[in-house]
Amino acid sequence: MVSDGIDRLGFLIHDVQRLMRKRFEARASGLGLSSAQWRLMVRVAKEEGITQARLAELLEIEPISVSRLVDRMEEGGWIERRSDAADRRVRMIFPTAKASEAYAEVKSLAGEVYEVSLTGVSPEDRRVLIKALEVMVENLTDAEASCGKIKSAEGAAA
Amino acid sequence: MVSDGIDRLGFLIHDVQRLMRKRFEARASGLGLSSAQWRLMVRVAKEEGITQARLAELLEIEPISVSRLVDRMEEGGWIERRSDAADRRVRMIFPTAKASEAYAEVKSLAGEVYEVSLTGVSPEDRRVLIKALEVMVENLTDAEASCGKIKSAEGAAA
DNA sequence: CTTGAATGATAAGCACGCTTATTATATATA
DNA sequence: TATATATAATAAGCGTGCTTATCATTCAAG
Repeated sequence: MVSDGIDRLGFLIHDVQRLMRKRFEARASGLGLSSAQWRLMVRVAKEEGITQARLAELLEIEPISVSRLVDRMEEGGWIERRSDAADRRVRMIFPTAKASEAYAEVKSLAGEVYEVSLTGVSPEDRRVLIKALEVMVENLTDAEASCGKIKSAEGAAA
Repeated sequence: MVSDGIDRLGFLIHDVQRLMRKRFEARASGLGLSSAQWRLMVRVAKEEGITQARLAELLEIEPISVSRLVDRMEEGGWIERRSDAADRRVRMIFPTAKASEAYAEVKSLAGEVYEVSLTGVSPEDRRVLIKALEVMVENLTDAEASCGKIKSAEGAAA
């Protein structure tokens, strides 16, 4: 019970997430891009003109958080807000040329962080790790839904 | 390269951490204890009278972050600051009776979150998961050390 | 058409991390 | 002893998440 390490699962996940973010940001700091901004940029690259509300759904953060993240990314010259002629409430988000140019570089940078962190983990164990993490996301998403606010239930098609 | 899921490792870790923290805090909110506060409380329970500087080392956060976390935990009645007669710079941290009473309950609450998240993951795969996470923490800690500030290099004996 | 609910975005203020800088105290050295 | 450095804690201000509340706009009902 104590020796199996499960009781440290939360601490381990927390530490890995913190260290990966830290390392990513140390490498990407030259570009001025945080990991939160990178996550958003990936979505915008996949779907140019996406709305902030949709980004909030996909990133599973609150619309207000998207709003402020987009503020800083607009200031940083990564994305551009455009109004939607059909619905004047909506702001559509587009990547700038700067973002498109940096995309491949940042992606490979993220890949490097993954490789460093997985050094010494066999391909077999990597598959188990990824699968376990996927199951955990599902379990925790279900648990959340069954205990209150039943959200859209979709939007998890990363 | 795309199908192995490694390229989503960062997103997965991020999501799992976020969902676990969210779920834990939903359960612990009745107590008014956040996950950051819980992490600190575990350390204080293990070593009563621990200094803030030592907490910063163990939690791997900055001393100023400990200072403000401790501020809020003192307000919440979880811990108590006492001066060290031998070194007047130092504030020693002690759990309150309230903290000691809640400890077992919160610990089992954390355990529940782990069980929910690991539903459907075999004991074998759980071991692989934990081991992989431990290796990742090591790899990322080494990487950090070899790329700049070589910290104390110990203090990771959770 | 008009009222009312839902939706997209934002504001205000908080928690918890950070960097950088300051204060008080302790310790090492000239 | 006097000065310099190191250490413990804190302050100020920022990034990224949150909750709760507000504004503008759209859509649905009457």
